[in-house]
Amino acid sequence: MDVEKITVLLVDDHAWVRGSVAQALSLFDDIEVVGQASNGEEGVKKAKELSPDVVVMDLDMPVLGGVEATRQIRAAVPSTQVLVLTVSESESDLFAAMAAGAKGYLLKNAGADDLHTAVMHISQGGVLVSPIMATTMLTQFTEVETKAPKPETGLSAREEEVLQSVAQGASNKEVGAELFITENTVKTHLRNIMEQLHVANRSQATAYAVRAGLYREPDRPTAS
Amino acid sequence: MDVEKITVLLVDDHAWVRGSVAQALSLFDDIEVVGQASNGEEGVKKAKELSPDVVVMDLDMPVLGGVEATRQIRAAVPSTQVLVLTVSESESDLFAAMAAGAKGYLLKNAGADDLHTAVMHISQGGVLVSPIMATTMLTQFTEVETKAPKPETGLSAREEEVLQSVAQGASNKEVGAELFITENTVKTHLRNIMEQLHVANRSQATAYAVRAGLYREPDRPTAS
DNA sequence: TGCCGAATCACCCGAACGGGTGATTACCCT
DNA sequence: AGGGTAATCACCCGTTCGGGTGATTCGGCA
Repeated sequence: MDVEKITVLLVDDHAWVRGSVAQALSLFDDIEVVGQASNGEEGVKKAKELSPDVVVMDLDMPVLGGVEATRQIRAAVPSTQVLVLTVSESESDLFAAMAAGAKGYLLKNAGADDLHTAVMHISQGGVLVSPIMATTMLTQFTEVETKAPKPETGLSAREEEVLQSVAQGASNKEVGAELFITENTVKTHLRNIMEQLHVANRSQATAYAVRAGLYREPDRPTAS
Repeated sequence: MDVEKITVLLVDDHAWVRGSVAQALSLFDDIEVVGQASNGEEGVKKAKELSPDVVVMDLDMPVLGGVEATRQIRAAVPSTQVLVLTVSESESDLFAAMAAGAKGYLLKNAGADDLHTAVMHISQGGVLVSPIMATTMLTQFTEVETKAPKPETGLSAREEEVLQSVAQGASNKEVGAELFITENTVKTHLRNIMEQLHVANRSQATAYAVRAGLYREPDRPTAS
């Protein structure tokens, strides 16, 4: 049945990392490394032309970061799954990567067997997270799931007010006018909000707010 | 370094299931089944006295269900991790189990290798979910809602595609990359979109798109 | 055949945004 | 009294957005 090998694209700005990963994967005859890229941009390009089963992606890269590269690959080549392989134990990196569509998050101290298992699992549609990061993720996950009653955002009261305004399409200046604060303050709040929500811009923040029901029901969009 | 075997407690109301699981795990010399229980209550009791590394837990059991048993075990013996092994592909079962503190969710069609991998992974503090259930979990995790009715926007097909990308937080450049058009074209489309929707900026366009359910399925390939 | 809408792209320009750094005030909790 | 956090504001800088104008291609349709 598995006459076909799982095809893998490596994306990492350090050549020796790609080399060692490639070597590790070469130990297994059900995986084949079909390409490599040294930055996110190149990674996206190659993912599009190669359509590999799995992309092993670093996060910290020049030109185009791993998170954004992941997002673009997931959007452009849905059949390709992304496994993040990084040194970062940062919670925000984990969330950013998963939110961008990554299906796995492995730390670089993982062994060849771990890597193999992860690639195979993910190629079959699974998700997989390093044990160290797992607790973090599960904690957040269960927290999010447990809190049903009120839309608990983890944001402060003031931040929620700002987000509400933003989600209504207000500019920073308009939000400030509404809440009687400076545009500078609005920007500071918004930066903190985006960080806490693990989103990259105000559109994603808006999408979050609308989905979370954090908006006052004002305008009813009517496509005439 | 693994002189110590991973100790496992099996909890399932069907004796033959416990038997086959025990047999499957006996294939690996780094795991030892140290006990069995035929219902949740008994499972909690044995978990307390045995303090196994991992409890392989069924969900559908008499006397005391697997979810509640999991909760009690997690509360009483924090060092013991719980791996749910069930036939249920129900989303609510998955979430209930994870919320109760389970660290893994495997379907009973999993092979011996899968089971072994899962037990080892979980004993090391990892989380693991069956590929089939993974999509469900990840979907929730990334907060994507499922709506049925088709949106009526009045926009052209191409414009809807642009709006979808925008609503995901993509920049004009990124939208262009996804749709294989230049940033200039994206801007033109977006201007037309905003005009037709009577909105002033991309945040309002995003809010409209989210409310209209004009999202893009993150990935719904094989829900088999 | 000629018109029209959809889709594509190009420039230009001022306004807004995103990100980084740093700072002050106020209040709660220990 | 000290530590932590929330809220407030400032300045700088490069990128992105929003808007205006104009142009080409292609297909359908009158």
